Amino acid sequence: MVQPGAKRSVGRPREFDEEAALEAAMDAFWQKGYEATSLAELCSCTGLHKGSLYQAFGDKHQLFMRALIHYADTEFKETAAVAFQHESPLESIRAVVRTVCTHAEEGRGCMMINSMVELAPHDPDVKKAIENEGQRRMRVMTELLTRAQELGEIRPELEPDKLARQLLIGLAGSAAMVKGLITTEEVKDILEDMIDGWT
Amino acid sequence: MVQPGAKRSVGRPREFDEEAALEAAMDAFWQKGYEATSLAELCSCTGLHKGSLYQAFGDKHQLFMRALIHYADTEFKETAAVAFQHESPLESIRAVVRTVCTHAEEGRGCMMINSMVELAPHDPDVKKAIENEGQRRMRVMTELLTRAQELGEIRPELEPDKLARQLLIGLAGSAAMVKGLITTEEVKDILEDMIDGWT
DNA sequence: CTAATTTATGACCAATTGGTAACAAATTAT
DNA sequence: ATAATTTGTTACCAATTGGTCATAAATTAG
Repeated sequence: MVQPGAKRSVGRPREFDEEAALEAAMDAFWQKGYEATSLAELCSCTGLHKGSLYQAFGDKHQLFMRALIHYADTEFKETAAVAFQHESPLESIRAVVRTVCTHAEEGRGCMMINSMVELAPHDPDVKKAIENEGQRRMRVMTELLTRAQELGEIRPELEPDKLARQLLIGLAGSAAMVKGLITTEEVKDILEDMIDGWT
Repeated sequence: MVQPGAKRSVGRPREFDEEAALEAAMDAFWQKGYEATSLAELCSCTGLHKGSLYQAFGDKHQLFMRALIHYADTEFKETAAVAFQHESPLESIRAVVRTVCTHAEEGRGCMMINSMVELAPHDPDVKKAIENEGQRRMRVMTELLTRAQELGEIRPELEPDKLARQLLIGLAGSAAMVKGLITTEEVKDILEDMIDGWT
């Protein structure tokens, strides 16, 4: 899996790894947000000059969108990796929650939530990207919860899609809280308590 | 209650209402966040000139802190007003939740949560203000939940302080979600469901 | 009336912002 | 070798940023 479409075209070859640069930019945006991350910082963390950045990714906003989507995809893959590897669907849900909380480290939170809070009301592109991701997560959660209920791991009178909404709101709240109020470990415990209440 | 400390001192008198200006600034910060709100915007929404702003409130950061604390106090008073006016503590909790959700209108969210996400990791003043507010809310919620449990409105095996944490995280998540993913009415329903699960 | 004091106004400032253009360097195609 | 093309680098740009200062206006104290 080395350079699938390694189209070596005419012209001077790139001296940097596009994905590495994208990830560096993503880290910067993740930590400081869109407005507070200047082009100068983007240059210093990627190691690129302005010109190269613009040529490779377009303007600041386009770069941000690529970073945001890269973040969403990366996290979704990480999540999906643990979402179906347990016998018990409820245990898978717990694993997903732990994974998401771990990914949302103290002080950084979740880049999707950060971006939603900072930009969604004023930035249609960000809003749409987040809506897409929200639906994707909602589907996974609802599916897991439904299967858990079918196996009797969750009380039958509860409704999976309502629980899924509660869970997503809980995860969003956790992502916000770890930016200042409580630790990653604490939010894990709190969400665990919440899930325990459903059994 | 008209001008308690109406100290009319020497010098040219103020031509603007300090609290009105503070509230205008608060609205701007609430809607767009700290970084994205420029001094120029602050001037146009308060109707003041830079010089007056600086003389009255200090620099941008000091003005923001006053706006943030004003927001916290205002919302806390609104919340406290509905927190003890019901016979049933559980109904009071529902009323508090509805009030908080209503205050966090679509697109604006909650200024405390917005500020926590944008600034808490990098701004000690903001972090401390939010910690104080978090503790204050935690106390009220725990007290209400404890009384609700004593009256049998909440299952006895649940722990009020854990429920309070879940509720605060739920409120934080709601404040984030209304910025892009779901409506105020929806988050009210979801939190209502969550509370219903405790009875 | 004059002095002292406070406020309102607008000019001014250095630094930073996101973004562009010109040019040199490195590669492929012919 | 030369032309075409793409990338790296630097210099440059207008606009905006947060913040200050000098001055005029309005008030009270004496």
